[in-house]
Amino acid sequence: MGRIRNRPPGLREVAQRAGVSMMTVSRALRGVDGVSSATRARIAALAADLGYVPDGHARALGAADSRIIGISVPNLFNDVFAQILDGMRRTLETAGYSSVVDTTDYDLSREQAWCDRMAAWRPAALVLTGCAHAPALREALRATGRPVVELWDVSDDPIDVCVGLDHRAAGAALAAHVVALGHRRPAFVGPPEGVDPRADARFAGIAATFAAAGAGAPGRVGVDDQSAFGAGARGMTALLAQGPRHDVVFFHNDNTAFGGLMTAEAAGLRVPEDIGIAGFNGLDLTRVMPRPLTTLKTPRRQIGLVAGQHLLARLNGVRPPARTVLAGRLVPGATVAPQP
Amino acid sequence: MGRIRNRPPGLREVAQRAGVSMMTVSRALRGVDGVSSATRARIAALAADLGYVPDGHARALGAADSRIIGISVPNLFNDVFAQILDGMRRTLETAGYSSVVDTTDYDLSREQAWCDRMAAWRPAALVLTGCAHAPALREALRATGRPVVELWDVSDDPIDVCVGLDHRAAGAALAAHVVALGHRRPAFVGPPEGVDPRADARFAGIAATFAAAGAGAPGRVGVDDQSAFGAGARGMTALLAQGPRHDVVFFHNDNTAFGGLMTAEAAGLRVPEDIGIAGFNGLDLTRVMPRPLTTLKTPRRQIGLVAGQHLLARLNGVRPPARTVLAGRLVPGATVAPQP
DNA sequence: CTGTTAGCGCCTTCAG
DNA sequence: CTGAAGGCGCTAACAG
Repeated sequence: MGRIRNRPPGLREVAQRAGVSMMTVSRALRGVDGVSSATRARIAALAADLGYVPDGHARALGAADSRIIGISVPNLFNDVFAQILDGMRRTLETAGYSSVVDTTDYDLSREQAWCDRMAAWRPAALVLTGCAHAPALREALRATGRPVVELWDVSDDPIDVCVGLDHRAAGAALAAHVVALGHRRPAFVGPPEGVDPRADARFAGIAATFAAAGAGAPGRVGVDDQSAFGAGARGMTALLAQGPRHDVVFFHNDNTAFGGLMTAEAAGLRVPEDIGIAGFNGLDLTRVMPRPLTTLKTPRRQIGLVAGQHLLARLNGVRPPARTVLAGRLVPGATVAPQP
Repeated sequence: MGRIRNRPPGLREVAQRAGVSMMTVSRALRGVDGVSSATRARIAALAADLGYVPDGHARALGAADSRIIGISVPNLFNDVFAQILDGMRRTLETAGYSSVVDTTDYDLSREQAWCDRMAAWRPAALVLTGCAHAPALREALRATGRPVVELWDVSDDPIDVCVGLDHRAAGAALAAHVVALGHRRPAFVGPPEGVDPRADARFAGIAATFAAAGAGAPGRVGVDDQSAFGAGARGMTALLAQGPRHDVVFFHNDNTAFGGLMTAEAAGLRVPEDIGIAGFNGLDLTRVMPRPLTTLKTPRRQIGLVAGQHLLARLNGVRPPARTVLAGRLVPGATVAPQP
């Protein structure tokens, strides 16, 4: 009692008390075979009540394999990435991996800088958001041959493995619903072009669908703050200033759509009669709104789960499919109605 | 060109090419003095174009000091912790620390289990949410003498250092505003008692304030899902089923308050005329609502910043105040109005 | 200002 | 089934 900042017990201490070599303890505790079950049990008990915790750094050095996984997402101010992370992290944690998370704020150079710093931990794998990265980073990661999972978006030529949504198709599916309701004068509020490739892909899907219906391209309004409700409000204000040019507004996510909806109503417009509003993601918020938001529900949790499983498989030498596309689900809601 | 998965260059390689000893390189790169600025520059340039990245694990072993910080929060499904984290993480990252984040879902035994696993990384410091922890964990952490920051809540007897809000006082301040408007029949919707100590503290502050005004204790409705809008909706539904017993409902956060507000209005009640609604946190959402929510804005970002700075100071041997209380700010909003 | 020596705690490899 | 030797990449502590 009263150990005064003794360093934590190591393999050596456990070995001495057990009267065996360090190697036997190491093998016993790792579950490697080559230890009689009697000694194994004795050692396990001893280790437990000594409070032995293997040193991850020493292990990483010795085994050249670190049990650290680096995960990079744009931000956490939106349930989207929080939910993806949640689904994945539990899987990895259970398997004994710790994750170091970073947020890039949609800045590819920050993503790259982080990966460089991350290299210090010799991570077992890296998880990145999206399939667009600094070219140098792509090459470097591919060259290492380590597992890399790209999340949320998919591509035909992933660095290693990707799990996500086809955002262009999702945008198109949502737009098809709106087109079928008779709308032909769309607008789009989201991040400026070039900032968020997923938003751009959805925009492209929406535009193509309207074009196919003989309508013009959606007017696009760029707003800065990705996550904020206020950004949606500002976007709608900008649109309203243009006069009644549009009959439906697509927002790049539900939060901004909500902000836009509130602003439209505050300006005296009726939704969906005077103007339709569509969001994206199908967050919980959209269901408690007085009129449920017209949106497309994304399989965020499932993406996280599948990504976690594929990553584990990959770490265990099994090669998962290079490209896994999960489907979104249209939520018709009540903020876009048939045009008279 | 075409290096085939060569292991990354180490101190040795840099040293050989520079024609100096490993120690000189080590010192040069760490900015420790005892190296002429000429050699230092030469080494720095060489290291840079070799793409040398020091191995964090080896450093941790050699220096007995890991540059990893463990951070535990209840969840990320709510801007609250995401914003606190954001404020803190940048500070730490800039100083060269990597953070390993965990979510506990308000389960103290999970928090403890995570800390145990975390011990494998010999973290330089630990950051926990709140001041309530498994007793064994408290003792263990105190015994190590390592920096520990408790966030979001404060206590008179922190493990080491705490930075947060006085939740009881915050609840009382919000309630005082509501009492001043003439309300005397409050209800409270939040997690069941015992789940979230901060929610309990706010409830206590609200109850005490109403008691001082001669009113009875608020009826309390427990809802399970901490973050969801739907939880607030269910809470309000439960209250409505009790009949018109209350003239104001306090929700434990803005998200649930929003869900409750929508439900009340859907049930034909006018807010604030028929019933008042108060939230907590002052998230962005509350400002775009048709009537801004009556709430109390919490200094989340500031908590993160200050916590990060105090933590860095502590790591550098400076001892910050053991208890830093940051103030919230009442946002009167428009969902609680004077009683006639 | 620079180099040498001796580990940090564990794992891989090779002997018994 | 068990043990001994050597090294992972780096940094303290001590020489010069």
